[in-house]
Amino acid sequence: MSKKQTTIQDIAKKLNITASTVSRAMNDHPKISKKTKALVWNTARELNYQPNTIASNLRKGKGNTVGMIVPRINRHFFSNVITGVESVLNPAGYNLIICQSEENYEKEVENVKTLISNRVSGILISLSIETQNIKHLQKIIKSHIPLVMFDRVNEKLNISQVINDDEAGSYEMAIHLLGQGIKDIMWMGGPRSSSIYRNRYNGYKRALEEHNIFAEEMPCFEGSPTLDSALNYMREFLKSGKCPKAIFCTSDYMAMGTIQALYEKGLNVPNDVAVTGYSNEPFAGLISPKLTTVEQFSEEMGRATARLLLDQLLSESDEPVPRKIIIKPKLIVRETTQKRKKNNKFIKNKQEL
Amino acid sequence: MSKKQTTIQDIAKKLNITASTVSRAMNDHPKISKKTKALVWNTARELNYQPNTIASNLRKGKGNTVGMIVPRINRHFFSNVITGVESVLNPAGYNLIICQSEENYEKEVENVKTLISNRVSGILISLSIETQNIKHLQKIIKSHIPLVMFDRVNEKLNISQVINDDEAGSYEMAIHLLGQGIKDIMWMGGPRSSSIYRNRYNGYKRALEEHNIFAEEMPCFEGSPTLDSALNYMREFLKSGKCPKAIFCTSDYMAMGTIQALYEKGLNVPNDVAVTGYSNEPFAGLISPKLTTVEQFSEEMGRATARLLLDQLLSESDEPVPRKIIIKPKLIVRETTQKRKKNNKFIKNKQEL
DNA sequence: TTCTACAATGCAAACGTTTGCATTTATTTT
DNA sequence: AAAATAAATGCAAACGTTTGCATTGTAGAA
Repeated sequence: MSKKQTTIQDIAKKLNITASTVSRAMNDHPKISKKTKALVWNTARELNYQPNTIASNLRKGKGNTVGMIVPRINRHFFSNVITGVESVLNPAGYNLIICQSEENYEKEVENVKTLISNRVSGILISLSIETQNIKHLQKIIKSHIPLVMFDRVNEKLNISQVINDDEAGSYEMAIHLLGQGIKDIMWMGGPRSSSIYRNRYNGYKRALEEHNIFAEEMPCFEGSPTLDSALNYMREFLKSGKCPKAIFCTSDYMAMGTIQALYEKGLNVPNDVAVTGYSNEPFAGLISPKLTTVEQFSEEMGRATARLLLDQLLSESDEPVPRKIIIKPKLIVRETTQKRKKNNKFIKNKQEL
Repeated sequence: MSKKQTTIQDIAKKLNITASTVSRAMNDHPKISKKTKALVWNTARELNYQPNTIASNLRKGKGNTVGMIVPRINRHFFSNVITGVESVLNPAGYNLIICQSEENYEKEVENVKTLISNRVSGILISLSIETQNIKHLQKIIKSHIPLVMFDRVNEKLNISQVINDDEAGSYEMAIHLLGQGIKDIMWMGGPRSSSIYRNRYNGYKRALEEHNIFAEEMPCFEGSPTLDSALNYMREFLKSGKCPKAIFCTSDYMAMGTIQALYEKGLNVPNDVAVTGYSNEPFAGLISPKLTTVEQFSEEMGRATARLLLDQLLSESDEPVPRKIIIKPKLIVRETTQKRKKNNKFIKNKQEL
């Protein structure tokens, strides 16, 4: 009934043996007799013993938890990456401490500090939009904690990373639009200070240039990749009276805001304007018209990231070779980029993919 | 350059003082002189010292992490609860270890074991659908680890909990349908072995009974609360040729499946059949017709849960009074339950709520 | 000057494990 | 039966902190 948990000492005392023996018995050490092991295991159960991982880790000088820093956990993309990470890390005996930077640089630095203090065995990070300075990441490396970046990475840092081929995904999307005969494609993206939006812009630009169109001459909005941000901007923009034939949004939420603004102006999607998303949010295939977008295989990205970390955790070498995994995204053509023949109806088939 | 992290011992050695002094200096202990503190802090920075929280926790006999077990992290509802929890726990100095049971009882038991072994200061749990046996929860209590249940709780266990008033939310929804003059309302719900679905069913039943309708006589499906599960069932069901005037789904995903099946049969929503969801997923206001559903205030639930735990962590009493917080959900009437006059158009206004 | 008081620091044990080495006990070999 | 080997267990230190108590140093009071 005491407040304390039972320890191996308690078991030892009860059996008139030492803690060492109990410890070894619990770990199924070959030098301990079957009889003693059985005795130990039984009293362990009896006393409701739970090993103290903390103490064990301290003694062994290594832990079983890895830290993960993401901008926001309640984003479909990130929560899926997390699922992927856990699916690899848990079977390998690791726990995950998840931190949110909330797209805030200071908070990200704070998170790093916490994780180092908690002596996590490794850290997985996707940078906040704000992050430019990477002193905190270098601190991780200096502390000899294996570090893997994913999705939003810093290109100056030569460490393992898993990214989407955003350039390619975006290029394909632009080619798809150009293939529809559309020449003026507005850019509506997240801030290009972040690697992913920069790369998406580059893919878009490359596709246009191959058709002798200059991205710089297209209308362009760069801002927070949210529904409201897009909605507000487009409302203003459309007041000018002119409107491009397609709008390339770098997030499904921006696409939703854009479509809404277009609708308010009485414009039809896709017949008047084609609109694209990016990320394939769960709703993308459920709305009407269904949203053309890019699938990023977020769970697979999580698994790859975790595997890269695991490699480093297992190989005891202090200077692992940085590896870079690039995941190919997949263009998902739905309805918002294809002119309709007959009247568009609500949910025709089973959701694609 | 060595693999080891710097410790207070290193700092002590460098300054020719003891570890005790360094420890106290780092913790800003009043008995340490300003001069020494400054010295310690400087060399700490110099040597890139990061306190070892693990060792500290071991010595102090208490930690700064709390564990959280949820069925799935990549569900909008749960990831929002998590966000709420973190918004309360982080400022209070706690980290969160998140575990997923994946709706699997064995995995949940495993999770509990891990968290106890990691000597978390407290545990927050939402039970898996499968969970009936609660020995593992009793083990937590026996280990004197504060425990708070949320959303999917076990009613036999007299501990703190935060739940939605599912009965009321469901009741309101049913009343709303009945108010449309609809008398036959099919039930399409998750398994009633889980508290939330049981309560939702009870609310539905009560509303019907007030109108002298017996829930038992209504068509009814009980299964996995997913799109596919609903879709498959409804496809079969509709082959019978008859169809109720409304279908009460206990999840937005079930609603999506249901709507799809109805559409395949050429039935119109809401003109032929009204359909409801539950949870207000992000897509609920984005699809067309927009889905009538129930907002659960998941983030608020997370905050409340965390606060309840914090109460227990701070009050040192070993036998805290269990508290129960009930969060009132809110009915959000959109388009799937209101017959249209003119032709339904895509996204009329800014998204509600 | 001696005593008292307080400020600053040191000493050593403790938290619960793990582990190399030493020791005891049992078993086999000669 | 003695010696050599093998098997099982014990001893004690270590992991990096924290903390009650002891010790030292310094300044003010008597």
